[in-house]
Amino acid sequence: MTVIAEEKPTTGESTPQTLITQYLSTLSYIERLHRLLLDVVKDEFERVRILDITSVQALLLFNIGDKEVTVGELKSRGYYQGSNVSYNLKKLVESGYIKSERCSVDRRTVRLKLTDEGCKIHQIVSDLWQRHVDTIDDNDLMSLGDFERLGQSMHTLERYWTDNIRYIY
Amino acid sequence: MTVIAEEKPTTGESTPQTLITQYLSTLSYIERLHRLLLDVVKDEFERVRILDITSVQALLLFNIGDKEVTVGELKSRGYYQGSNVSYNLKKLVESGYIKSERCSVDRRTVRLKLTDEGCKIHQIVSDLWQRHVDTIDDNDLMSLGDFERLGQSMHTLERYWTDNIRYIY
DNA sequence: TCAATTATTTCAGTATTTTAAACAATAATA
DNA sequence: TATTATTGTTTAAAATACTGAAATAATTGA
Repeated sequence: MTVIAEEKPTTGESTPQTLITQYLSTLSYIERLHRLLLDVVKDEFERVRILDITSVQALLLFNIGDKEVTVGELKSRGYYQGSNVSYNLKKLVESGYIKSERCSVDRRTVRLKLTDEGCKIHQIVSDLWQRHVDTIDDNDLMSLGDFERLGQSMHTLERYWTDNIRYIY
Repeated sequence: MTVIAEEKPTTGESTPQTLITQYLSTLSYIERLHRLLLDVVKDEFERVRILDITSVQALLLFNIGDKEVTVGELKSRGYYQGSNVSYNLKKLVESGYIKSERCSVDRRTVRLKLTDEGCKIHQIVSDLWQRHVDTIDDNDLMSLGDFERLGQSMHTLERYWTDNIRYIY
């Protein structure tokens, strides 16, 4: 009796696709995509000759948009990932992209809003993403369903990782 | 005659799922997952009381593994995303995690290898990922197919973004 | 009123990026 | 073969960015 091996499905060729190889590949993608995302934004601002802003700051301005938020919300809403918001905030206020004023109700909090210049930055980023989506759509690179599945998987990873970090901080 | 509106499909409730909302959501995930990935690694090394290494450095050591690479390859193979490899490299050599020696064939290049201590770091990270995969598998969080689709989507994004950065650098 | 909590800032130390220059080995060309 | 260009890497200084802890200040709740 001949046992038919099931272990090595011929997925085209190359390395066998296992959970671990796929997982490691995913981790690499996350690193590269993150870097690339910043590069794409940086590149766009060089293109339009705005040089007094970093990718991180531009994305922060984009995230704020037309909303009025407090410093704390920048972190809690995930608009800013770093540990010390004040640092980049100070720069953005100095460069005239954000205006801030103490809240009259709770005088501990500071309310932040984009200036007109800040809105311009927001618009540049917004247009960039819209162009991307248009191209992706026109060329059938990814469908809505693809994005939904992508979102689901990333959500799963996010939750798993969050749960696995010890609560020592 | 009553026109039945088709614009707002009731996807459960919440915001309508369009390409642009999905795209923006994807960008946010990439930022958060990247940060979380570094946190997960950092957390693990705090857990095992190794404090002289950063997440970025640990991932670099993990990427090198048992391979022998040159400095340039660290960048070209995507093992290190930062701009100045020498900087972190110097640290890792100083901390005794990497040993380097001139290549005898092309004497310009330097061949890098993990020391025994470096291999320990590699193993810690390797074990961490294996535990993750085991949990993900045991709890049916994601299937091989999920990972394959995830990889495909991320690959599409990577290529699109790479192509869209001007070749000015 | 006092302690606890929350929101934000400041600061010192550390890390990273950038830029430019230097250097040494190799490859290409005349 | 001499020369030039290219490649791989290092160094060093300055500019910029980030981190964690402590400080400040307003608010809340007992």
